[in-house]
Amino acid sequence: MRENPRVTFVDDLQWRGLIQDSTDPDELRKALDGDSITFYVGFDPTAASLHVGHLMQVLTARRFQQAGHRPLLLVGGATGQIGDPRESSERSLNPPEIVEGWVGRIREQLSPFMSYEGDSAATMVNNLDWTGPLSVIEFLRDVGKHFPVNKMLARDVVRNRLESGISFTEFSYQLLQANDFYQLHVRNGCKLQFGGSDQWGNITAGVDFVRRRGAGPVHAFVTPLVLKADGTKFGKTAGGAVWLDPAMTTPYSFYQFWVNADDRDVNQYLRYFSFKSREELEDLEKATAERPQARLAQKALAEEITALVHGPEEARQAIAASQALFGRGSLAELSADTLRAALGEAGLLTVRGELPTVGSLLKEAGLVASANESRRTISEGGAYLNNERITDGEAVVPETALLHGRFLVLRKGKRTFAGVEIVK
RNA sequence: GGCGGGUUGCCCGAGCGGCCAAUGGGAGCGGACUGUAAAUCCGUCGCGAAAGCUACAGAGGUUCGAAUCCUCUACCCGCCA
Repeated sequence: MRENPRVTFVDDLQWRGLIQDSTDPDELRKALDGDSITFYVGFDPTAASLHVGHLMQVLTARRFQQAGHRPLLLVGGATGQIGDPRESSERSLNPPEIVEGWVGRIREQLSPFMSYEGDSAATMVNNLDWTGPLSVIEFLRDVGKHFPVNKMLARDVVRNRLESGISFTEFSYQLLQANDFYQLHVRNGCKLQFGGSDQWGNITAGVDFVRRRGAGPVHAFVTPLVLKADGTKFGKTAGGAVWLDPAMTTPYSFYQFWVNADDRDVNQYLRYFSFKSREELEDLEKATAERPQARLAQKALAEEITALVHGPEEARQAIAASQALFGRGSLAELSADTLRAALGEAGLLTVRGELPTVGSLLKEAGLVASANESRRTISEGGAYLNNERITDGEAVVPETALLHGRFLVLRKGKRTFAGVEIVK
């Protein structure tokens, strides 16, 4: 499996820090380092796209498949209509048709990460298939009877919600997910479920449920919550979540998200997300410690994950765009093609007719939210046209500023770019 | 069911009827320093070129003038039962 035959799959998972909690560790090890087993990981359709936070599960599933295990990827057409209770407050229900649409998009999104060939071919499943036809009587007798309410009330999330309130709908969520595990065990021979650490309660409920119904044994583990050294939430930027859908987060922004990883976090991210070997990763860690300014680890991480999510060609373009925009070379030296590609990645605004004022361009290109902000940014010295600081927002862009006769590179602050193409 | 308190800008939170677009903190944004980092320091932070406009849960009212007073509505939170 690896260069060193004594290092097993589970050893690698542990070294990467992917196993935060698990059912009986010895049994888990026996199951995973032995023959191929079938496992499942679930995603609830709560939005039109998955985001980088989900990548932990997606890529772990991929890792499992590469180690010879058989993935069942569940997209929760049923659970997505119910809502896993959050600490904060009750979720609002999404219309079934919307959820159904999201199921389709997420299935499509997941599909390229897996292989559908050979012994460990992946299968997509939807819990609506068995939850939809379930009658209330069956549900209460066959599922509900195995759940002591006193235990359910003891769960952290539920306990926190007891004061603020929780609907019966969300309270029941756990039963559906537990039943999923049982169904997949019976139907597909599923022996393992994993998920994010916030799923530990739901997952162990499933393990118990399988046992109570006289089946099993089954195993489970959870991956840790991805943390950031600065205490902010992983996967969120000023612009919101970092989505996997290229229409919602451009590949360029996606690449930039990873390349901007904090030094203190990047090594752990590589362990979590990268498919490079332990040896390669340790070399990168060393290089980062010695020459942090080269940011080799960040670049390696960003390139690999962008290629994995958006494909090698998109990754190449994101890198080229980043180099062009952040490079030390003069913009005038860039070829028209490179420039167009780079600006296309960063966001390109097309303007027809007369040359506008620089101040208004900032707003139109989406770099600032209002004319006030545009003026403010300029007076703070934070606005640049073709890498030269803008001092007068009222000035009309001079003809001579056009690169290759048509392009302008706008920048706000150090790293927010937008392109403008002037069409006369 | 009875009594009392609360609802302020992205978040927390101050706010004598005029000097309040509203103190302060956080987040955000920009600058300096750097490595497209962290930490730190400085600045900025409703919309509008401006006149001005829109804002302090919602709707009415009192007043020359209200976030600040009154009435009703909605939601939240305590105490009694």
